[in-house]
Amino acid sequence: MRKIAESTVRRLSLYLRFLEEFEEQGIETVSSEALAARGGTTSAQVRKDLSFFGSFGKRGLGYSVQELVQKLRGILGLGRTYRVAMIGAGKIGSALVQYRGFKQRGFEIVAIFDTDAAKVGRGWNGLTVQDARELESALRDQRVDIAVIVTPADSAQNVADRCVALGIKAVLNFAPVQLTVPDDVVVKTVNLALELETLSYALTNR
Amino acid sequence: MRKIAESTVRRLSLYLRFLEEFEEQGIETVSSEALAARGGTTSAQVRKDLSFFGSFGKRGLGYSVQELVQKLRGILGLGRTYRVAMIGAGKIGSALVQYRGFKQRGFEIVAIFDTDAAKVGRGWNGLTVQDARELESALRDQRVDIAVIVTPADSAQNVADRCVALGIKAVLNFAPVQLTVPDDVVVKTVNLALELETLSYALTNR
DNA sequence: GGGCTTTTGTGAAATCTTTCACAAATGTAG
DNA sequence: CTACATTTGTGAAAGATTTCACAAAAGCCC
Ligand SMILES: NC(=O)c1ccc[n+]([C@@H]2O[C@H](COP(=O)([O-])OP(=O)(O)OC[C@H]3O[C@@H](n4cnc5c(N)ncnc54)[C@H](O)[C@@H]3O)[C@@H](O)[C@H]2O)c1
Ligand SMILES: NC(=O)c1ccc[n+]([C@@H]2O[C@H](COP(=O)([O-])OP(=O)(O)OC[C@H]3O[C@@H](n4cnc5c(N)ncnc54)[C@H](O)[C@@H]3O)[C@@H](O)[C@H]2O)c1
Repeated sequence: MRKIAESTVRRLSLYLRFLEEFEEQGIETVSSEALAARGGTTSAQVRKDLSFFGSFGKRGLGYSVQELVQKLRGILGLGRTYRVAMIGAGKIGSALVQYRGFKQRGFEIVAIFDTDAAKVGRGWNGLTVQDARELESALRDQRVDIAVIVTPADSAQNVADRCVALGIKAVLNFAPVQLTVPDDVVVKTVNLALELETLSYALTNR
Repeated sequence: MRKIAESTVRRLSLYLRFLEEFEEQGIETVSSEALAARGGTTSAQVRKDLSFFGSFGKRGLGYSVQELVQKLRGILGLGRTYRVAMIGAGKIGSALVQYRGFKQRGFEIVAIFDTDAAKVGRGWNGLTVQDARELESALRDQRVDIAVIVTPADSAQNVADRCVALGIKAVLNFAPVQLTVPDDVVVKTVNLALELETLSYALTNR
């Protein structure tokens, strides 16, 4: 498949969310113009984004909301459930484990790990926090698609290495470090400091 | 000032973090090559990014770590403390309020608001959760530079509108909605679903 | 001081992304 | 069935960002 820009993928994900809203409201067709208005972009952008994957609309009419939802789910790989391991049972890990939006969108947390003896064995939202030393043995038995790293910054790379060794190909990282992984593993880092500093820059240079 | 790309600002923020590491390690000068290697980019990119703001290096030698840290702090507007209001005292709000990295980098939480009577009045990390109805009166008395919105999605726009009315010019939003604000207000949205779906796309299309 | 090495700063080129603009469909109304 | 109004899909143009490549600066050594 032709290389698709990350910005395009992010917009597709946004479009999907808007289309789901439209679907709930009983709207059956939508034009690129309407979709663009909802998402703060342009109709040409919407059409171009979609055109990388096929032609899903009807000229003169627009797109069938239901059909486009299906197509986008397919393109984004959302026709299935992803099994997620949470590594680190701290403050952020706790918020994420309790977050319903996760499962709602097909990402199911199936295991939680921590090194802290005080946390291991505790029940968390129906799951038991496991000792991080058991990461390898536990994940040999059950498939995990995505690892979420919410450990302190100084253990994040080590945790990532172990996940890679276990064959995990996708990592969502909250530790404020730049992780090094092989080319076939994809990492997304959510770096709060970076977001805040972008705001700081914007506030300063106006 | 000439328009600077957001990608450039984000990289400057990353460079700053790496430079601070170098500083701690007692490294005094660094070349664009070394900085690039640390951050997964290229030396030309580093030099170009910096060149938008001036010339900070010495040919043949590289950059003084200490001096570049100062310059970047200045460029990013980090020579001061920002006063932050947390709106929503739920799971994510709780994690953020307890997060030390926030204050460490100059972002000080000075107020927390919630609508839930069970939470109002409780002490949170040295602050008292205030009734969200008091947002206007409370923030008229004390300056707030940045609002962090961690309320459910369906109240996020309303909260944003109230913040805008109070003159707040920067918002960090965790609710999975696209906020509408005037041009002179800057919003950064951290959308977990989007990040996960980017991973899903990457896992699917390989 | 002159030659050598290193590394910056920056125009120009290459690449990537967005916007434009219009022919081709498609439905609708008369 | 024809004319008309819409709206898609897409090359081409415009704009933005990254990479290239090299002259100029600066330290070092003899
Ligand atoms: N709390 C926030 O709001 C916030 C915001 C942005 C980023 N972060 C980052 O997210 C990460 C976690 O933050 P937190 O506030 O939840 O910290 P925390 O200290 O509350 O939690 C970290 C947890 O990881 C566990 N841990 C340590 N090493 C481990 C290992 N090798 N394997 C498994 N578990 C391990 C600790 O026992 C602890 O329970 C940090 O890197 C932090 O910088 C946090
Ligand atoms: N928990 C997570 O891991 C997570 C991850 C990503 C995004 N989010 C998003 O962050 C937001 C908060 O999530 P959460 O898990 O903390 O939810 P939560 O329900 O734990 O907390 C939300 C809090 O906001 C309060 N609130 C409601 N309306 C308010 C108003 N108008 N003003 C002030 N406070 C108000 C509620 O009383 C509650 O205490 C949601 O939009 C959620 O989708 C959460």
